[in-house]
Amino acid sequence: MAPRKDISRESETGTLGKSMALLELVTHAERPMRFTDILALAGQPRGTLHRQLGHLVAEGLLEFAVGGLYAPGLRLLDLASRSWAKNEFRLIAEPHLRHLQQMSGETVHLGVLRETSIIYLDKIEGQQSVRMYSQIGNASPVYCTGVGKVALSILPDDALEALVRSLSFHSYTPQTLVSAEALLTEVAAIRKAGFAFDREEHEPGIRCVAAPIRMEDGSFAGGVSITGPAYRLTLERLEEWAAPLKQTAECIADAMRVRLGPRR
Amino acid sequence: MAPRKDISRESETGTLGKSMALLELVTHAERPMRFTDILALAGQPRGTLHRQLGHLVAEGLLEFAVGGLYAPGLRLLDLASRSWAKNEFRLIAEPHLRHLQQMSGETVHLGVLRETSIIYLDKIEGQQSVRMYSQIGNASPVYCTGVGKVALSILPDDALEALVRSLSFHSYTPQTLVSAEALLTEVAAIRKAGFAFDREEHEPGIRCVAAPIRMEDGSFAGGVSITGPAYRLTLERLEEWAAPLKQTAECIADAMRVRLGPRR
DNA sequence: AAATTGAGTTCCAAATAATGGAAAATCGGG
DNA sequence: CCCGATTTTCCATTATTTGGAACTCAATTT
Repeated sequence: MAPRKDISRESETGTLGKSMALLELVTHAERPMRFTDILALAGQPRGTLHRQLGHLVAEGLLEFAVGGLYAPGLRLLDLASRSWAKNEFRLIAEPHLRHLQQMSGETVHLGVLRETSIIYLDKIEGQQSVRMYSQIGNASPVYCTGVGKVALSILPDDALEALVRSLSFHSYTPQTLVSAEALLTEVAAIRKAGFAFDREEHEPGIRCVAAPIRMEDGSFAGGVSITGPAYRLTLERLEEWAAPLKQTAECIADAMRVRLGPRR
Repeated sequence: MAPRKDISRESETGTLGKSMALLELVTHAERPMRFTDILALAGQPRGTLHRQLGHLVAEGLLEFAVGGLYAPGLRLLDLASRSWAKNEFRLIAEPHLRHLQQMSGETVHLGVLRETSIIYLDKIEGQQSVRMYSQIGNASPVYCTGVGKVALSILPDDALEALVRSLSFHSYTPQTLVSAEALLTEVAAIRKAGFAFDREEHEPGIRCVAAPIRMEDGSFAGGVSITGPAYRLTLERLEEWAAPLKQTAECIADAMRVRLGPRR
């Protein structure tokens, strides 16, 4: 009923690709940008750039504030909010995340691998509500987060190799793994253990333990983690959660298979 | 230094516009869609549609799941998360929202008017964390939310008239205002009072009180609100918060002027 | 087993939209 | 009120998109 070819990394995305590159540029900037700032970075002729920005503004993807400043548009929020709310993987995982949160009392994350980053799909906190969006949706490095490392650990060797070679490492903390070799060694260890630690590798004072969620067809790679402050969470304590975490991850994978398999 | 013409509703957005319409179509759907489903709704020839979808997938704006199903892509989350995190208006308002939350103990919302909807930019809850994204970023109707109605109340007459005439009303609850006339009457009353109630007009059992945040140049319209369950919040109780709410809204507006005025 | 149906994918000449260099309009400050 | 910096408009050229039809593949029917 449904033929499937290799759609992936093929060819160009034409005009859309150019627009998205521009959108990304503005969205990644620290602050709203002036036309000239963008011109310098975008490497396109004035006329072209001006029209492209005009289109992005007209579509609500960018905002054109007083003073001639371009900033990310709010339509992005609406689009994202909708896609998040209906994301099947997240919906399936949610009750399991809640369960983990209650068991541990700490913050639980759900993330998936996209390109060379981890995107957090959900986050369940214990106490005070506080900032959420600041994590959900965030693209974080694979090589220094628990979820990232477990995601790597379930990739086939060739994909893992290719991905790791393409990374550029940044030393967020003294513990961050900053070489392909160190990372590959760590991944080998994680494959054996079936779970990973984040030993304050991304943020000082923050530790976590993570387990992979794997589909045998390799159609996707993600993970769950339990995160908290180092003063409260020793590695021993985290390790106690490894077993239930692995089990929960397996439950989520099972639930996915049920959902995706039969009823398509 | 910065010329400013009326950029608005002018002309087309060419190829980008078509792509966005398609993205919106898939994002608004209840569930992932098959090619044929989209074909029926998009009103475009097969070949064209196929290439456009391919581009959207290649850009990560859509996902192409097994079984040939198209679903919203995760890149949207990343883009939105970034734009939210840096949104100046939200950053400025946040401490004030927190203050309101503490004063009332109830949930506080911040929203702005975009086109004919309210987009929630932030939400601060009292107790249990629970779902956040399910509100932030959501586009909600103007005519039956506190923030929506106060936003309308600060529009110039002609803009108000035009916007209200273009609305299509849906009766969410028995209390929902479902005619342009009723809404305009309500707005007139809100203009006098300087604040608005939501008397279970959007969700049964949910009330709120809202105040407008206004820039005299009309460059934007938004508001703050305090929301909670009807059994706990009588209109009298809500009215007690009207004064501090109005004051806070004014503080936010002042802070905006400081930020936008001098330092551009 | 062969034929048919329904769904998705590919192709390419014609139509449309994007490009980009340069000129014109506009703002802010001295 | 004029100057220099910045943004916006213009339009002939060029590149991309368009869309009808043909093709592929898998599942269902004859």
